Amino acid sequence: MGEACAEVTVDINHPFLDHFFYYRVPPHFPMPEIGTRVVVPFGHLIVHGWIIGYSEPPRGIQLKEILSVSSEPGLTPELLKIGRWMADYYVQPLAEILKLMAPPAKPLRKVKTQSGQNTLTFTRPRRLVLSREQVKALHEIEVALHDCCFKQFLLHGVTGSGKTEVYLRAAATAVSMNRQVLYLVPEIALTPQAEAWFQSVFGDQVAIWHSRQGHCEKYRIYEDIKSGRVKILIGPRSAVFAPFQNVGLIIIDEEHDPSYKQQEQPYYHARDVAYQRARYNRAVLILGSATPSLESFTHAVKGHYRMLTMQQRPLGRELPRITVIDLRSEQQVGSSGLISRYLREQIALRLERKEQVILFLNRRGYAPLVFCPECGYVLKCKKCSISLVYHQATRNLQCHYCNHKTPLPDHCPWCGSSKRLSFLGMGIQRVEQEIRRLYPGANLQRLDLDTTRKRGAFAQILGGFARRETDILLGTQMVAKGHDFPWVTLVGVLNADLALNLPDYRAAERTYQLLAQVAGRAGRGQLPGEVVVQTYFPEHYSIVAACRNDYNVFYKEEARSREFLGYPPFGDLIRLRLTGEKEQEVASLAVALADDLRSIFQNENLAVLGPAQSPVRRVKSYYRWQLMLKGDCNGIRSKLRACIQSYRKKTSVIIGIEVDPYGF
DNA sequence: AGCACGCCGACT
DNA sequence: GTCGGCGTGCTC
Repeated sequence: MGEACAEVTVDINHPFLDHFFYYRVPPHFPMPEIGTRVVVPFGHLIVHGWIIGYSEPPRGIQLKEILSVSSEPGLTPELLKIGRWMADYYVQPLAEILKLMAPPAKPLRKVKTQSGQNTLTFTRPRRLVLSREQVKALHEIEVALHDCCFKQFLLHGVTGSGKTEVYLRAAATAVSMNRQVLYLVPEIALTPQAEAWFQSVFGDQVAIWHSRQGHCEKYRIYEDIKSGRVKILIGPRSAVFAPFQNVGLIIIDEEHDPSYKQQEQPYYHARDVAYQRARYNRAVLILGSATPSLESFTHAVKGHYRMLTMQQRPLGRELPRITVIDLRSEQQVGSSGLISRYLREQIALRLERKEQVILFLNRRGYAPLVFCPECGYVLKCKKCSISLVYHQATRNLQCHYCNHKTPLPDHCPWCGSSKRLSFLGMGIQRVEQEIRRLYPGANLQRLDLDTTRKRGAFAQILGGFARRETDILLGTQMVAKGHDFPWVTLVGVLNADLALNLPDYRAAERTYQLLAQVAGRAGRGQLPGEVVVQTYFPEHYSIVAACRNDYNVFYKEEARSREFLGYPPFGDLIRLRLTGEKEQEVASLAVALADDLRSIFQNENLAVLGPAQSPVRRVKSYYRWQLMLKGDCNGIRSKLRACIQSYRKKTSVIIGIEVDPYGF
């Protein structure tokens, strides 16, 4: 005589509410579908929740009734299923995951539609004749699309080999089969140019989907998707949850880019989610990159993904020549600090010829270290264990962790000396100053987080460069991403080692990717390109391989070391981070937790590493300790979740779980 | 999250 | 004797 009742997850972000509650559907209600948004009484509260299933409740609990079905749109069974997978795989509360997926709520008032805010035109000559490699890649993708089976491709194409053209034509095939296309890019800033490419083929069937859109605009697009008007959706990581019902093709451009990994809870990776969506929908997934992630390339090598390779630039265009400058020989560096004599001459040459230059330095601010010349005291953030960075434009000191800003003091805060504080090291603003001094006639534009904070500034700076109003573009890693400037004939990498020395097992991979990507910006037009790479470590394999433009050499070396160390993709990694105000409390809890986990997992193929202080030990006044699980993490997740839950119950220390962590 | 219940100090 | 401190514990 049991009766199926609704399983409801409530919209409260609390680790102990990480399970569903049973509710009766009132007799006069039509049975709501799974995925429906509902309003329920919860304790003394009235909260929103999701119906995630129906089942017979155990005896002995007094059930309450669902109050009403919410006006907010629900989730498709597909997204709910993927949400359950995510909650399990990433060891996160389901409610936290479903929040990411929630379609926009219907706006109260109807707002007039705005369109055509695309101020810049990204012209891109489409090549009517495909290269042999493009034809082959496209053919395989089209066959897979027509088969309507799940299939995954890694499109490994050197910069400038014409991946975009392959994407556009594959998308056309999918659309002709009346299926939807999802196109992911690493950053919101890259959506307008992708939109322009797709619009030139698909007109108003294209839309953009990202978290910074207003609710009204988003709801409009949501309706356009449901009505079938929008077939192609472009967006960053979060667009992987687009409310599509019939995806036939998912493309992840620049699939290696770390932006696809969410760096805060619930720490998901858009590539993993896209894989699940493609599989559910029997869709085709294309991962595209000139510098694939180790994960994807390894899958392709093992035959789990189909590898498509495009090694030639169409029209026989040459890859740029690469010159390595060893910064260890002092005469190279000279007086200017970070620009070698050779690079200086090459820049002058391009300016003379009215060609364009891109310079790359992956360090924000003016100087990364400020100290007192009297006592040697280094200025640090009050809330984080990290040095403050001097910013010239605002004349203040910034913490790049908590973003706290203070004016540059005129006395040493330690010894009180009134001697001027000294700057150590080169940030991009200091290089900017140096280049303006060296080339007073040149038009220089800086492209970094600080110059692009204003809305539209990113497109404006790149637009000016595309129109050749700017001679030199000096930027952080922003300049490395997917731009196409035919008049750039010189790319200078001012310090190739910066990414290499980060405490991250991905440091070498990151270095290779940045170098190869930024080098790919040179020589994209008729004129041949040159790249100058400055480094203190020219022997390092990721620098050697990037300079020879040889991904396979890099991969072989990197894969060998990862395999030896048991790091991804040859072993799984889960980081547990403990955060609290009292370091003693955090540390002793970390030790206890590590011991417990070691005994829980003693029969598993899994090592518990640590605990240890996090590389940045204190952030925003909170101390951080961490431990790592390394090995085979399949089948341990429910035990891990239960263990962490029991710890959360007895402490105020925050315990975060990060599956497949990035960074250190 | 929110708010009950619950067991020990200074107030009308 | 009561008001109230915020330490555990529960929410279908």
